[in-house]
Amino acid sequence: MEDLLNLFGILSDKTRLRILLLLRNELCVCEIYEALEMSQPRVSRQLAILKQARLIKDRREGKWIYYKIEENAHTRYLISILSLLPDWLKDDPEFNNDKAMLKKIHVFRNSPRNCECVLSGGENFGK
Amino acid sequence: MEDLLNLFGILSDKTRLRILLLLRNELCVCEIYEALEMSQPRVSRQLAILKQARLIKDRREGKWIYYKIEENAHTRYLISILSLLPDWLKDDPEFNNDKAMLKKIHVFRNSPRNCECVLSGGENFGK
DNA sequence: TTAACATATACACATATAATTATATGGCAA
DNA sequence: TTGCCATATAATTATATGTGTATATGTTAA
Repeated sequence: MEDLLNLFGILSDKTRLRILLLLRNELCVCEIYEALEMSQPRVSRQLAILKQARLIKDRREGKWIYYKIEENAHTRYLISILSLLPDWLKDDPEFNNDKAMLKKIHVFRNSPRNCECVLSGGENFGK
Repeated sequence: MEDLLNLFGILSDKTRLRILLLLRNELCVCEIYEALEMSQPRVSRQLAILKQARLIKDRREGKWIYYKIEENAHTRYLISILSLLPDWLKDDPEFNNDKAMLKKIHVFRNSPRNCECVLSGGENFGK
């Protein structure tokens, strides 16, 4: 039961929930905080919490660190619940905006591996 | 998304989760706090929170107040998630003990409507 | 109306947790 | 090695939340 309570605690924070909803695809940190329009430390801090809870795993590739949801017995409950949410949130403005932002970031960059922070530049990137 | 975050927050507290797992059947307050072996104010306080969140409703019958999970559009998510839990928790000692305690309470009493606190008496009631 | 019972609420305390700001770490390229 | 970039962490502050103890509310029966 403790695992389950911890999971619900994890999911009860908006920052973490929005991160997890994005992390069904592997993303680097800057993609996450730009899509969510949050500060880097804020996102990093919650990623650390998710990692310590063994819900996500990271992989370094040069300067970038990529995160994604871990798939194992321990994350079975997370994945089950998370799979329900896109339907429940299909009309939620924030959820849809996050997805749209991520898409724009990927379209703007030639490659998903080009991780320079496109939003800080600003001119060519409409919100 | 706010509703969902609130729901996860509700579910992240052990007292509330255990209450909700019992409340799929209508129960009065003393049945709940006896089954969970918790103080009456502790259970009442969490029931008040669940009620304010519009997840449960109460019904007075004489001196007793009965609670159960409300079934409406607003509790759709709660009910979906809650329906997964008996399977996930089927080997959880606390969950199984809560169910067993409730059963003993009902067996001990002639009628579920006889709500005198059977545990405070003690002699005839084995844990 | 008084006593007994079931439940709710207030207060005080302790604890947990999130955000911002500032700084540290670690990798890469010149 | 130096400087830059991506990310992580620490310190501080503010806020939220759960519990126990004590007390209040409301119902019934004598």
